[in-house]
Amino acid sequence: MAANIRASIESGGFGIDGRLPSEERLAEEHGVSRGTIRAALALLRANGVVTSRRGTRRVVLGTARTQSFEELLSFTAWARAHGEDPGARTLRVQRRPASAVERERLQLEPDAEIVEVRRLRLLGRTPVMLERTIYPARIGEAIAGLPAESLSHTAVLDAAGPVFADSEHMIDVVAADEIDAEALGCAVGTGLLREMRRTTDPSGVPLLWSEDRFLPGTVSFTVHNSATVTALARRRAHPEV
Amino acid sequence: MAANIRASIESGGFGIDGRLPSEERLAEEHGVSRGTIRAALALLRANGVVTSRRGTRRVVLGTARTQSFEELLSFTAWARAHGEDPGARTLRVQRRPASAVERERLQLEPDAEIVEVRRLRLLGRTPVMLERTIYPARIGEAIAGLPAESLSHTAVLDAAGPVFADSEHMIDVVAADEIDAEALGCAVGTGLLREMRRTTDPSGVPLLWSEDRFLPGTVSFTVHNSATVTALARRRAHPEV
DNA sequence: TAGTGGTCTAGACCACAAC
DNA sequence: TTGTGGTCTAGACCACTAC
Repeated sequence: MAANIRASIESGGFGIDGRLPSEERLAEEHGVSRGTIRAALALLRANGVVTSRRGTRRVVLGTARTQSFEELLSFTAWARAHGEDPGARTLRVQRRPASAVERERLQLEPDAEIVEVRRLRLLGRTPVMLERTIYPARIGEAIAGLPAESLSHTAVLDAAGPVFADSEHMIDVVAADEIDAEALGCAVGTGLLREMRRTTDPSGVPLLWSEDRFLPGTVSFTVHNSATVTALARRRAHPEV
Repeated sequence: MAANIRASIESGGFGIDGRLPSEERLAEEHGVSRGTIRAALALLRANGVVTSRRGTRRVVLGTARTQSFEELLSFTAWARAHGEDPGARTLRVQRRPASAVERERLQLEPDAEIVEVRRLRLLGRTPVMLERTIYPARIGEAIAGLPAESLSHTAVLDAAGPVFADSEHMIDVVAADEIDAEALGCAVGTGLLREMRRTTDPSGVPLLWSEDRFLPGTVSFTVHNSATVTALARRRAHPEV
């Protein structure tokens, strides 16, 4: 099975900069066809783990630097996966008619309602990010009744039914407004790292739209890309590397 | 051929939110095997153009939002592709021994030399970004002799031989230092959007390491990702969307 | 139950890199 | 020239969705 092959290659001691065996050889060793090996290698290449080039063996670039889809959706899941202690303080939950901009972001009809949630996110006791999320009312209902200290809204939604399939992220810098400044404890005008994203289900219907504003120096994003394919990861920022 | 199939689907009038024909049907229509169709669809899925889910037809998510590898490497290529007028002013070109950090970034031996280039990048007459790039001396030599107004160093390198295969990007916010402030015409401490990247050749050898600092509001990065794969794009920032 | 995409097989030929 | 990954074929069975 392709997934097993993938794992065996990923943890297999080929080392960084090492050359992998040929596809034919891998197929023999694992008792599968070359097509199966190629499916596994395609995933490794997409995640920046190995190179590929006609005429030469594949080379190991490094271990997987990307994160699961779940980790990119959920601050809680991401923090836990990295040994951090995620926290959340709900500042606002509101059900109301969608504005024109919001309707566009969620592809809603003119009279549609949304649920808006504003939460301060922490690592340990340190404020890190202010999150503003809007859901179509139908989706957001599962969220509206949660206690203010509850952590992963993503997990709640996941259990409620919706299937998260694709996300589109936009990353830039924005000056902190008064709301940001008060919640995050920074000065108005401080440059914050902003990530906006729309997440859709398998048929392309938006499930949520979120704008996260991170204090400088708390988080960075990494992306691997090649001529054919790329991948995204979110990381804690380190002093300098 | 898979590439043709891809193009025909991409420009084929299935519309946004439209369902694609089944793989078998597409194979018939184009006179190829299902495997070929799947190869083409895999690329479209990787770039966020279509969804895929077992049991249901594929759905069109939108037109390609990603850019070519070239556009992600070259500010000049990117700006031109978007109808902008790219400019550059070289502030510094220096050949010197690599520091410890620089050796790590380029995976160099202890006594290695580098070429460092610092350039102000413009769109029209407006300063947008300060770029600090280091190359292994062997690579950087092609750059060192160029006139200060020359635009695309990437194009020069490309013509000189090296093959750019993979890039690893890191995106965060950093406070402008005195050099940034003077070059970009902003205050010291202004939050700048920072992109650092290492670009390697097909065998994993680093060809360059670059740190770009963008004025706020000038550029943003977008990434599409799904459970299996993601993609990166750089865009001019628009007032609000 | 019928239709769909996901996985897999066992071949074939080609384009390119390295020797 | 040899070995490699890239592309393609013509099947097969399975897991899942929608009816």
